[in-house]
Amino acid sequence: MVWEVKTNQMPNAVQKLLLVMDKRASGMNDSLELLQCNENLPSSPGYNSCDEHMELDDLPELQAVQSDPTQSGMYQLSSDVSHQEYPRSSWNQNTSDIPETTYRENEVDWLTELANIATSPQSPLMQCSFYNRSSPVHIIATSKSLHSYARPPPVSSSSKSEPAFPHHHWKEETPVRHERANSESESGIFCMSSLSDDDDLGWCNSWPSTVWHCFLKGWSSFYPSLTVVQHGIPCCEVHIGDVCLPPGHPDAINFDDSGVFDTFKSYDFTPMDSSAVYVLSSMARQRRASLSCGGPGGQDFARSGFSKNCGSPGSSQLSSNSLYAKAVKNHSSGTVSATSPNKCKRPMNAFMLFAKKYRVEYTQMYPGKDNRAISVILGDRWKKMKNEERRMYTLEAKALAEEQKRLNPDCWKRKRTNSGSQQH
DNA sequence: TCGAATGAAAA
DNA sequence: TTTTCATTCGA
Repeated sequence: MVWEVKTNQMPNAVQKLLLVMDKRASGMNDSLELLQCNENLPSSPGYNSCDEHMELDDLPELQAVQSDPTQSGMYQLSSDVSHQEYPRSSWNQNTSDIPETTYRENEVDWLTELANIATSPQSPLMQCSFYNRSSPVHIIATSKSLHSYARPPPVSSSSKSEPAFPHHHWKEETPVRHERANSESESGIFCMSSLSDDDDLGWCNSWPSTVWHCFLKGWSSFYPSLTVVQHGIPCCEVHIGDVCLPPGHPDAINFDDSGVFDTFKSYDFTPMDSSAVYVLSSMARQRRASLSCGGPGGQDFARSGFSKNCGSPGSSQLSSNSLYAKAVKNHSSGTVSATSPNKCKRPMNAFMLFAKKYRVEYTQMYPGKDNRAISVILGDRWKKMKNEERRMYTLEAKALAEEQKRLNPDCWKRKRTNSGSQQH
């Protein structure tokens, strides 16, 4: 079903709300629906004239929808529901020929509400650019969870019967600090902005067609590379069981932007991440840093380049980051990293990208296996992979390498230790 | 700190 | 051709 929304501001622009039944989760009793908004709005992230000023007070002609006053500010991820828990047993599996009259009234209300959200001033669709945002972005996550961007939908042939798209269940829950981190295996990406107190709904962005998803209290991006590229909004990973807290919540962990952007120094990108994401996110950071007029993030950015080894020591989350600790350790031990303040790490090659992505999965698949044994398995798997399967890793590795060479031409230079010179 | 995988790049 | 090092984490 496609539901169109026309705004007063852009009568020729049509926003299409598309209900999609996710059939990739084969074997599951309940189909998983994805609500997508294929917007053709000039203000949409993919629209060329995004920088143009636009009035935000012209909302579409839609009926008002009462928001639930009982909603709390916290939502926890569960594994079984996408976006919002709504009755959907009557939803047809076939999206192409669902008559609108078959939807229940509350579902229609939900769509209406979505449309209102989609065209509200808080909507990313209605905002020109990240830099024009009136409110800063706050990220609630540890630096370790800020990775694995732009994860593509898992292929249906995956050995695991996980759904093709992350499926989040937002519900009221006992507040729990967002502390889950460093897992490669689950779910999606979450961005939280400092929404106003009366904001009840947020946005999700999907790859590749700038699809936005709505949910409660916050921003979410299924494939946030686009979010990073087009809006400069970094995202952190959300896992099942995580609880998202509003920015003002006492248990919320808010980090400054310097810490957020430090995470981009990591090459912890999945192979499907476009190299453009890395490049453009770096550009976004650079631009943001220049606009920050010497704020902590900008200073840190200018000082550190793009190397994650050169992260800001003042960054709270990085203080506990093992990578940063390694850098400090290397620095104090007088190794190669200490020879150059801007010393970078090598970008991962294709196999490293592959191994990083699947190591956790294989570790779980083979409990008790030594990590070296996992490496053997990964190597064996790598060798058996077809070129087409390796291609995305290769391309990603190449893109990372090129970008690293551009930013740090000396990145690969290492002294050899033939004559006993110490390094590494 | 080592090791196990692979691969790019330097020496 | 050889060596280094990028990731990961248990030993």
